[in-house]
Amino acid sequence: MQRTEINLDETDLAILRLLQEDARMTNVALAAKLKMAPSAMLERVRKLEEKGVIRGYSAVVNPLAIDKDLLVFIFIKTKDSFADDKSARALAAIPQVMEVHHIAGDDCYLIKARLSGPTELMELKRSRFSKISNIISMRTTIVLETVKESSHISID
Amino acid sequence: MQRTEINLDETDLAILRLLQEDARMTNVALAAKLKMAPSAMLERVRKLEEKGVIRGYSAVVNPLAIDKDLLVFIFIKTKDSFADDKSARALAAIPQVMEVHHIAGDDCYLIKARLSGPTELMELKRSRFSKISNIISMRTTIVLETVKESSHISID
DNA sequence: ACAAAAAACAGAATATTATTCTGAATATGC
DNA sequence: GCATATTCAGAATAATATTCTGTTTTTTGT
Repeated sequence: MQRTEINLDETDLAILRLLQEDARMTNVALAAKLKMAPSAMLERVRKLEEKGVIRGYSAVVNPLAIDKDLLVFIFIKTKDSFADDKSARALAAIPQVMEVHHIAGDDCYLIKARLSGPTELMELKRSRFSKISNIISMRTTIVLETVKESSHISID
Repeated sequence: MQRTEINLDETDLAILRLLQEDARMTNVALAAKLKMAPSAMLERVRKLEEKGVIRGYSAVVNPLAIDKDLLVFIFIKTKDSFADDKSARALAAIPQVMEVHHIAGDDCYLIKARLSGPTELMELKRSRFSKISNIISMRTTIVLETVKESSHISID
């Protein structure tokens, strides 16, 4: 199966940069910035969406405003190397879990979760993590302060 | 200094949920979903922005489409416990660095970076990290596969 | 290099949406 | 309970999104 060819030019990259900065920028504003007609811009943006270059658009919410004070990273060592897809999916299904990465090293996962506080963390461990069978060990790291947190990818 | 009171009702939370899902949803669609007039909705969204509950809006870009294949987490141990704000800011200033967290443990930072490949990682280490004086040790963890990666905060 | 095909684009027309304003309804403070 | 502030809806208008058409530019095959 041949994936649809993705070839982005400078204009596309500029669009991505601008929409990463402000996804709610109007199409005309976007077109004006790049000196194009709105109709042409719309066509490009749609293609970027169709090709899956743009996955979606998201509001960035201040976690403190909704009482999600606690950010944690959890390292999980598992028994099986590849047969643990179920575990990974089980972790990914937890709403408070924002990221699940399979990392290099002996069958490790790194997960990032945002919670209201230590109580919710303990509840989560009891109700969800305990059900995953092939976990060998788990190390929880608590974030004291976030200096930078951006979902923007640097686009050269 | 007293921070402006933030009190969000169920409607606000619903708005946040919807805008996290699709930040480019039109104001009328948003209003329709929550059975409100567009003008009232606009007023609420603006207040959420003013109060800093909504930090902004961002397009979610597929990293593979722009040749950012390598995701890494780097643990950094530093000498000083608090005097290393400069280091943290130096790290945060690197475009490829998406997150910088001060984590619990002996003066540790956890940073997340997205890069084109191992070559860029080495270049970064040589050109940027080497200039930070109070680094004691550094451990780089490479992500093999990302099962879940979302910037959405679960809103109860 | 050349013609054919495809893609990208601009301009105009129309549909839809954003925004503002005003007054009513609702909640809040004292 | 009254005054004040907040939230909201409806209507009018400004701005934007979207579609369509034809042109220009780029790509492709030979």
